Amino acid sequence: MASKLFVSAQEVARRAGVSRSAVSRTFTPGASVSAETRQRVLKAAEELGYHVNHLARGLMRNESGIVCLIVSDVATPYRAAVLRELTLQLQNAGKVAMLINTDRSDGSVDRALHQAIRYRADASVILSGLPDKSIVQLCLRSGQRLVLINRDDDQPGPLRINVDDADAGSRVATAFARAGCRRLAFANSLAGTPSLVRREKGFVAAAAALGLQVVVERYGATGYEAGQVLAQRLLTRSERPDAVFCATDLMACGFMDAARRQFGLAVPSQLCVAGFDNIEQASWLSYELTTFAQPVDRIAKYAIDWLGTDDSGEDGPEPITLPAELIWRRSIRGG
Amino acid sequence: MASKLFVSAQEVARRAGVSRSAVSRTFTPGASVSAETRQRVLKAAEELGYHVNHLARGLMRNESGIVCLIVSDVATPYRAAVLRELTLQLQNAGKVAMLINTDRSDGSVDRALHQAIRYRADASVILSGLPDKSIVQLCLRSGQRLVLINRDDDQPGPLRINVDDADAGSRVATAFARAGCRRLAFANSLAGTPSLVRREKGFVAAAAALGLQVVVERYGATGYEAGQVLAQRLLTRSERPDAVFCATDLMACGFMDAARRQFGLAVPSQLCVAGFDNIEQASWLSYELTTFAQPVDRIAKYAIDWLGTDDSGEDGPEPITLPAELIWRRSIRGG
DNA sequence: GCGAGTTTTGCACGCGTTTGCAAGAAACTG
DNA sequence: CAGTTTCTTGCAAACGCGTGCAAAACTCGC
Repeated sequence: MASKLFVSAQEVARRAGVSRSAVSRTFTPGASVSAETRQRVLKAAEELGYHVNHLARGLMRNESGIVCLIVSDVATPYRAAVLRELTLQLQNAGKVAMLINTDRSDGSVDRALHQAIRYRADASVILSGLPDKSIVQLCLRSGQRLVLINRDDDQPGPLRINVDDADAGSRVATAFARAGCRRLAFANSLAGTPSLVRREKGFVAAAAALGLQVVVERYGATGYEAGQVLAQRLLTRSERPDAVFCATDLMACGFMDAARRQFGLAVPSQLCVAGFDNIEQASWLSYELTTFAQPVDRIAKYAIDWLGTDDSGEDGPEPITLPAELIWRRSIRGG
Repeated sequence: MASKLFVSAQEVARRAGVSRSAVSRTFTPGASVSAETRQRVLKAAEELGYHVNHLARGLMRNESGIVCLIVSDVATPYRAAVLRELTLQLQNAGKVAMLINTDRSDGSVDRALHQAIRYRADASVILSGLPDKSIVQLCLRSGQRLVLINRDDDQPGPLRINVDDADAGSRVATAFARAGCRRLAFANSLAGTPSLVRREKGFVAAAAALGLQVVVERYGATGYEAGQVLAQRLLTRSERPDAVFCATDLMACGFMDAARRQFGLAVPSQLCVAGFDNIEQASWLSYELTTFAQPVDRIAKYAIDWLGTDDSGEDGPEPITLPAELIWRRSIRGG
């Protein structure tokens, strides 16, 4: 490969006229080394361009400093936002993020976790899909921490962080009721992700409790196009809904665009719309979408704080449920 | 830390009743090992949940399989898209992506590259910012490949991949001319990134060659808000422009929204708009933005193919310039 | 059954670290 | 100044793996 190689601690030691251990100790916080040797080592390291080999260090310490982020559809606004938050906070915690992309195929998450094991990641954060139980066991047995975000698995061991989707769904229903809407609709995807299911259930249950009729339609993925198609389906019904809760902001944008362009409906006077995720586009003038913000910063903080703790050996940590924050904009009347 | 540890090749060897080397050879493609031992090793490995330690392997082979992606503003649609493409193709090539977030602060990219060196990354791909010359030298000396995407640095060594922004700018100008526009404008950010500068220059030069007047305004970052502000500034001029080329799609979206809402202008009949990047939102019904698609797939392919080659030792590879593809939608008249 | 040729296997070393241990130096105590 | 404590430092053993080398096992032709 490369003709020249990375410079090792050995060479630094030679140049500084000390032993290899002295070099190591210089770069190990809390190790005992005199001020003078430290200076000489640092000088030699600087001149040679030496940097501690974290591969070797990880080998020794059984702690690589690597955290795997396992996620599909990175390019999606919501996913990209949580990715950003996680990598940022990981860096501040002195860790480094390894990004693994998954797809919808079977075993995709499992393969990602195998990769995490190969690189001896200290932990893996799973944002998409659900790993096989056996792999989870293998990770835990190997001493690798696992964080499931909005995955809603029930086996103990991993840290599970969820957003209170049901509550959010219920709050939307009451908001629609206050706006005087009578015929509610829920526009969902066919993905069947637990969080999407909870949103739907919470919404439907609250609507029923309020004595409002509610219809559910499901189609495709969680993107813009699905929102358009669902608008076609819902807005052509004999009893046209006057309020729709879309499972994601992307779907809401597609829904609104179709509602305006193809059905000539005005939002919110003729149709109230709500979304979920508070992606950047929700605040754009063309949408001004009322939606829920997931507390991505707190989610990331909980996850990363837990990685620093030593509470292993138990049945795993308690699951955490965080509330979504309602972001009120102009796509619902009143407010 | 963890009570139990990762399982090593030693344990697999014991269980399979072979030597540790046999285990190693089983997992090394092209090594000589009999079919029978191979099977026994694979069986034992499966039962124990063994996975080769890539940290140790990287130590031996001087090849970690890690590629660092150095980028700021991951949550931005364009950045997220190229990130997605890079991680996907890296995985297909058997590499793994390490994601490092930078900010605007001084030395942010340099710190990221230091991190890449610590983890003995085989290569680093820089998507934002510009590293210091000395760090670049250190990377190259250490045998680490460097890819600069749209960074436009002039020192040899790294692979430089650029999009032909000037050409794109010039094509927009002629498109505006064909649409009968007379008073052109360029809405740029203050970032001053080389690619943004080239877009502006190409556009202005072509407009001048066509005998059209053109005005340039610059403000803020490359996001939606900057587009809004620039609309305020440009559309309140005594001689209002009838066509505007925005440096990015995000700015174009902000510009269009402001033009419609606050100035009541219709696109494209009263105002033609073009953008750059072809983010997903550009295709949304609210925008239908004519824009340029960067060939992210080809960019990623060039970068990753080069990582597989052995052409070190020279003055570095030839810089690559790729054309941007014009995506024609309805924000410009005619077509 | 024997020798030549081929494949497989085990041993031992090296990769760049960290770290326990013991020896040496320095500082402090009485 | 001897005795004791505190720091500092080098040695050597790990960590989990790849691989050159030589011994061992196997294959084949006769």
